Amino acid sequence: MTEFAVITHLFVSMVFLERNVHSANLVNLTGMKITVGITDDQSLFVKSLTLLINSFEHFTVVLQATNGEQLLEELAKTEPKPDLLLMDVNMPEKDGIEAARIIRDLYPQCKIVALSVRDDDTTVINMFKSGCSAYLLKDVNPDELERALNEVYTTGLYNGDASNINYRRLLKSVETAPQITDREKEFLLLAGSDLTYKQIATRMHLSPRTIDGYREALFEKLNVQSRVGMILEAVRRQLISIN
Amino acid sequence: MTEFAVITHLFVSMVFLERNVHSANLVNLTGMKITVGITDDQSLFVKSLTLLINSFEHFTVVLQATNGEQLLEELAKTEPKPDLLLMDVNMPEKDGIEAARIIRDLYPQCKIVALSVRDDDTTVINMFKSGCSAYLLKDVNPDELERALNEVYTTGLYNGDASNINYRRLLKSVETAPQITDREKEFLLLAGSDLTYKQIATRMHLSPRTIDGYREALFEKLNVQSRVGMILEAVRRQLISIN
DNA sequence: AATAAATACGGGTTTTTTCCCCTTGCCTGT
DNA sequence: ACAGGCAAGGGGAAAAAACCCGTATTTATT
Repeated sequence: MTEFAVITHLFVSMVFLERNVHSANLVNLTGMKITVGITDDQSLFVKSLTLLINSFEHFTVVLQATNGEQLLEELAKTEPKPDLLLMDVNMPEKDGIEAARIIRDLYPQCKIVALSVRDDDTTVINMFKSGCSAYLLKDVNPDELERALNEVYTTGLYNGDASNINYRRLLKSVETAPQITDREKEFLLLAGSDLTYKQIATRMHLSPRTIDGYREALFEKLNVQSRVGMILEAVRRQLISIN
Repeated sequence: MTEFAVITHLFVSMVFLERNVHSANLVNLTGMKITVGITDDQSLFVKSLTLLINSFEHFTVVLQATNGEQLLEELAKTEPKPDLLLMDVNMPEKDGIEAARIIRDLYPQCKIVALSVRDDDTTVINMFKSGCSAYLLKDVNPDELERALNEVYTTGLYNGDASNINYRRLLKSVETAPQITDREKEFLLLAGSDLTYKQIATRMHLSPRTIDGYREALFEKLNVQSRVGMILEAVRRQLISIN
């Protein structure tokens, strides 16, 4: 999916939002339940959410996993494939973004609904780029979750409302957000530890001056003035994680 | 609760663990359900966990909240008080540790079961100090959760098993863990932002030298060599949070 | 073919951090 | 009453981080 397609997608989303178009419930005409897979690193959440979704009129949970890797394994042996995949963004082993990308290519019939604690612009963008159809925050109420699942199944898209993701702000940040490169992420990973830049240079087989270049670029891109600020901002944007 | 009492508590826990004593199910002799309150910052988790716990034979959820402040409000108007309170440790407004302390004093009849993503020694210790009766990780399976709730209700204590908190390691860390003072935490809060020590000194109305003293003390206590390391370790130990 | 962006490197300067060494007073628990 | 922890302050020096000035090559996009 290109950058342009994402923006288009979001524009379409906004139009839906503004016209207040709510598709009629086309589900359950056949009496068949819509099948759902759940992936989250907290197994207790997976299991309790399963009960909640099974309590929805048209839905049944057919797959559970606690990380991206496991999700792909389960997905391979699940037949037929689930209609919807509800997945957490930050998981160990294989995170939501990677997993979504693979699923989009392998099983395009499965619509992906991202579920996250964090209303972080770049993460949302990355999830949409990786092929997810909706992005919900974990503080949605069950009613809205059900509405979202319904709408993603019928229209292939869901926008949330004022209480959820702010697509307008998002769209703005897509245009202005600078990209962080792979090499910069490698650097960030090492910068987010108890090492000096000189030590980082050695580990990356680079000169200290090159490292300083990355630092400078990232200060600019993340809009910070110190290494501590850089690391904290990187953690907030899910570029790295503490551990 | 004194440090000694905590250690004693943990010792008792370990003895229970080692003897593999499982109390007979004394619950439900009267046919009454055990009442449970749930607090977690993710409302979706609260609502789905409610379904799970209501599906347990002897339990019924009578209170829901999404932060410590709200929990206390709800608790004030709930009558009779819930037998058990399942609560997250890290929440906005009022975190699990503060909330637990207040509840222990105001409503000692409510047994507190802490629920957290993080197996962090000092946090576990602090929760026990604040009066919680059990500490479960969020990756417990429903069976173990039910067993834990039963055991806390009947014996006032639960230890988890190998898959959960490692009490042996915990006990060791209680003995060796240095205490971080309030003033040091204040400093950490500011150090965990895009400020220089000089700026922090101004904000805390202290001389830069004094700030340097805090820095030095914390490097020692947290066993790190740099400001970045200090902040990351502080985040890991839940002394501060990124935001 | 040209522009842009990512990658890599160099020298020099200033500011900040880190690391030693130190004193004083105040409060709390034993 | 006194030990120990805490708050507050300090000098001097070395190391690291941050901020300037640049250059060159490759790769992708237009």
